Amino acid sequence: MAPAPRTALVPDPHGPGGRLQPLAEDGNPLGPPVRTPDLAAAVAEREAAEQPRWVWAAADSAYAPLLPLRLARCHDLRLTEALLLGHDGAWGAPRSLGAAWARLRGLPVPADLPESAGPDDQDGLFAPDRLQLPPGTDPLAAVVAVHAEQQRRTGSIADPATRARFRLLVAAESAGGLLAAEMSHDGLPWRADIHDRLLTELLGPRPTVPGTHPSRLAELAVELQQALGGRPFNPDSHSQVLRAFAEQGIQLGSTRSWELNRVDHPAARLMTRYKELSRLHAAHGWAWQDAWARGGRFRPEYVVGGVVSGRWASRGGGALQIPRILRRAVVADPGWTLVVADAAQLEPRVLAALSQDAGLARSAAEGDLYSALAATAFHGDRDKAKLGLLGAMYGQTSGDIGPLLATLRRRYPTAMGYVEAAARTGEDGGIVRSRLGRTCPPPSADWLDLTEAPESATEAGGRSARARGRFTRNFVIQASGADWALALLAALRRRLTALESGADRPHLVFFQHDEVVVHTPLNLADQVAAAVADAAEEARTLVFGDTPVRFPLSATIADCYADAK
DNA sequence: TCGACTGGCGCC
DNA sequence: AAAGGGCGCCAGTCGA
Repeated sequence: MAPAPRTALVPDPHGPGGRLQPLAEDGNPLGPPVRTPDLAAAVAEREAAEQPRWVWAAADSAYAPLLPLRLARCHDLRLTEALLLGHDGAWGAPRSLGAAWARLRGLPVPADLPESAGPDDQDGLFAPDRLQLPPGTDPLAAVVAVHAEQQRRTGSIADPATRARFRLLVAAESAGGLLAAEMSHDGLPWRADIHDRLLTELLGPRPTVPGTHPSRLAELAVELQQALGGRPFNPDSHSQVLRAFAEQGIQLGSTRSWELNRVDHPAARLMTRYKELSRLHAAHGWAWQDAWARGGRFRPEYVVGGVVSGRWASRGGGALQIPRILRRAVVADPGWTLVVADAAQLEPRVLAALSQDAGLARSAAEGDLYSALAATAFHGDRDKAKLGLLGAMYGQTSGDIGPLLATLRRRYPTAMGYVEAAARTGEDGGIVRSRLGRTCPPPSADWLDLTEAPESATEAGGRSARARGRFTRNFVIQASGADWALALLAALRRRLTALESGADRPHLVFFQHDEVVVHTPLNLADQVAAAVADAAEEARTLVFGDTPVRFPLSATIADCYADAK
C-alpha cells in the first residue's frame, strides 16, 4: 500500500482560519504553505479528496476545534515525541512541539505545562501558547521541521521489522489521539435519572444541603457508633475507626475491607457497608453527576498514553473507574443501541503470543484459556490455573502460589522464561519494550528509596530491584496488550467510519483497556458487531503477526451497558 | 489556609 | 518475615 500523502495543519491562534502544507513521507514540503480563512472547510475538502495523514502538534489543539469533523488518520507530534524519547533513552523529557523544536535547534528546552483539570477548564487546552514555542517562531515551520526529524529518527531504527512495528505504534498511538478527542466530544450516553434513582435507592434522597451526608450514610454512622460502645467518632477517619474498634478489643492493622471482613463483629459489617456507600457518594454521587454527566452525556477527558505501559488514563470524572453498578445508567438513545465488546483473557494471550510458547499458545488458540491450561497442567482446576498464570505475570510470590509457579515452569518453560527474563532485565537496571516498541521508564530514585529503610542498604537495594523486576515483568505484557488494544481501536474506528445510516453513524463512546462500547443506530448493530470481530483479527495480525494465539472479542448488543455479556 | 501525603478502593 | 502490575480520586491528616 502506498503511503498516504501527508499534510501539516496549524490552526490560527484565534479565529477559524489556519494553514496547511503538503508533505512527503520523509517530511519534506511538497509545496508552499496554504492559508485558508476556514480551516474546517479546507480540511474537510482535502480529507474527502485524498485522506491525507494529517500532521499536527497535538489533537487537543488541532483536532478538537474541528470536531465533529472526522479525519481518518494523523501523525500526532506530541504523542510520537514521547514514544521516540522513550525509545532513545530520554524517557520523560518534555514532549511539546516547542520542546521538540528546541532540541532540534539547540535551544533551552521548555518544561511541559501542567495539564488542565476539571470539566470547566476546557479553554486552556486550545490556547496556542501550550505549544511552548519561543516567541516569534512560526508554528507551521516548527510542525514541519519536528515531523521531518521524527520521521528521520524512526527511519534510523536499524532492524527493519522493529522499525515497521514502531511505525505501526506511531500510527496507532496517533489514531488513539483522534479517538480520544472524538469520544470526549461525543460523550458516553448517561441517563441522569437512572443514576439518580440508583443513588437514592442506596443512599437515600439527595441531600438538600450540599456537603452533608445523605440519610443512609448518616444512619449507618450512628449504627456504627452504637455497635462500638456509643462514643462518637468519624467513620471517615482511619485513626478514629482503629481506636473505636480497639476499644472493643478488636485490634486492626488497617481499615482495609479484607481485614474488616475477617472480623466477626456487627460493627465490621456496618463499617464495610459504610465505606462502600461513602465511596459511591464521594466518587460517583450527585456532585460527580453535576460536574461530569450533564446533558445526557458523560464527557471525561482521556489521556492517550497516560500510563507508562501505553494504557490510557483519564483526567477528571474517573472515566476508567466507573463502578460496575453505575453501568445501569449507560443507556442507548431511542432508536440506537450499544455494542459492548471485551477481550477475554487478554494478558495471558499476549504472553502466549509474545513468548511463542507452543504449549501456552495451544491453550490460547481458542475458547477459555484458563480451562485449557487447567486441563493440561492443573488436573482441571481452573482457579489454580488462573491464579498461577496471573501470579507469574505480576511477579507474585506470596501465599500458596509457589507450587503453581513450579508447575507452570515445568509445563510452559518458554513462557515462564520470557517473563523471568523481563524481570531479570529490570532487576539489573535495564529497560524492556512492548511488542510494538514502547519503552519502559529507566530505573529512577523511586526504585531505591533508602531513607526510610530500617534494614541495610543491601537489603533495601535488593527489595527495590525486585520491585522493578516485577514492574518490567508486567510491563512487557501490559504494554503489549495496550499495543493490541490501540491497533484494535484504530481498526475498529476505520470500519465504523464506513458504516452509515442516513445522517447517523455508529461511534465509539467508551474504551477501557480491553473493552470497547459502540453507540450505534439499531439497524447497524449487527454490522458493528461484525466490524468488532474483524478489527480484533486485524489487530492480532498487525501486532503479533503469524501466531496461533487468538484474541477473541465477544460482542454483545444491548440497550444498557449493564445488560451486556 | 493550602499543598503534599496517606490510606483505601474503584477499574483493568 | 514478607513476599502482585498499572492507574485516579476522595477524605483525612499534617506541616509549612
